[in-house]
Amino acid sequence: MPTPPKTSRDELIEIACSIVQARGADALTIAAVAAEAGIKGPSLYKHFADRNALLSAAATVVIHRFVATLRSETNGRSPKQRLQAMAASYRRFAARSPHLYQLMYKPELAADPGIAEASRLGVQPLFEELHAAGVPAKRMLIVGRIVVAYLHGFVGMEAGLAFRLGGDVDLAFEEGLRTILDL
Amino acid sequence: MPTPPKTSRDELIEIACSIVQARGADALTIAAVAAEAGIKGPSLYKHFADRNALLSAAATVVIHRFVATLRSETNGRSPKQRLQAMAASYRRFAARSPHLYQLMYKPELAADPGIAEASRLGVQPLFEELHAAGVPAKRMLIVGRIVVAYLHGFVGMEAGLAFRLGGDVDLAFEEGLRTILDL
DNA sequence: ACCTGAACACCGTTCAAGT
DNA sequence: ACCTGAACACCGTTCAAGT
Repeated sequence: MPTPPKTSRDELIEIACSIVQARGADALTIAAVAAEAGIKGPSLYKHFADRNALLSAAATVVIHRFVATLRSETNGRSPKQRLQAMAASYRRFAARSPHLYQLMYKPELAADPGIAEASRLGVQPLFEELHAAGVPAKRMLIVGRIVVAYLHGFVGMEAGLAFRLGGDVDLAFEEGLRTILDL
Repeated sequence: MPTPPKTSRDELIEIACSIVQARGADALTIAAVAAEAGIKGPSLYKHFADRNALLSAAATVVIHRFVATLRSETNGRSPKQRLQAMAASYRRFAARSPHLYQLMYKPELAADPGIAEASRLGVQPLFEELHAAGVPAKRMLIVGRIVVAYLHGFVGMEAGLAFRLGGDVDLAFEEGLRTILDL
């Protein structure tokens, strides 16, 4: 005798995202997610294989939204201005939603095919802007990696409470970016 | 009636380091550490306030060893060669001991005073080499931040299984570093 | 087809009791 | 002074049973 579903896979993912955003991945417990969906813990396993599968699904959604935000905020007259706007958007997202940012880069989730696919897709906007800025195809991978490393490292240091020796952190960000984009 | 101690604070820290190195911070359970020290879980609380205190103590030790490794491997004829050697040493440490590297930058440990102090001390070698390479004092903080962000970001991307689109990752690392050091 | 209660092994942590 | 056993609340996960 079928019983009507009290929740859905999508709703559970949405709940997972909101918990991670508000309180971090460690706060995402099966019981907490289930409670917010109006079900009991064990029922969640009808929708996801385990906690990690739910976390991966949430991370995949977050990556797509992050990339959409990046795209929508990449504005500017010149290619370089657009790249700077994209970098600022990247840093802003990490500053506003540090837990969501960390979720996307969780090492134990990197093997998930959905995340790998989303990541591959997510680099495209950067490649397009670098192309518009005159970076030749054969140098794209190298330059892209350098830019991504710099952005990821900078926001990572900020999230980890490094950079607390005073001084103008914004200025350092801008100057480092400018140097790298002069490649 | 005093009983002779079966272990010591230092031994527990050492055990914690070896567990994290081999299996990551998640594998560091109170029971696992205690078992390896020949005591029971609850006894560990005579030496550390809680799991986080043990983790912080281990991270502090790791930072000091990391910086010592960096210093010992910073060799080269010219200042720029020495900086490149230091960067290579940084990347090598993270590649060989990814779990220890991640431990040093765990966000929830950043507030620990021992870690903050060790980090402040740990940046000194970089500052010295940048000074030798001609970076003026007023630009030291900016340049240092850019270099650290780049190094941290690059090894972070490598640890997170990013950079799997093929191509020469070593070359990208070298080229990015060269660009930044031309500041 | 989906949900639940009960159960299991495993966490971190506390505390009274042992020596 | 340090260690232990027992206990607690809380994890993720499994499974037989309910509808």
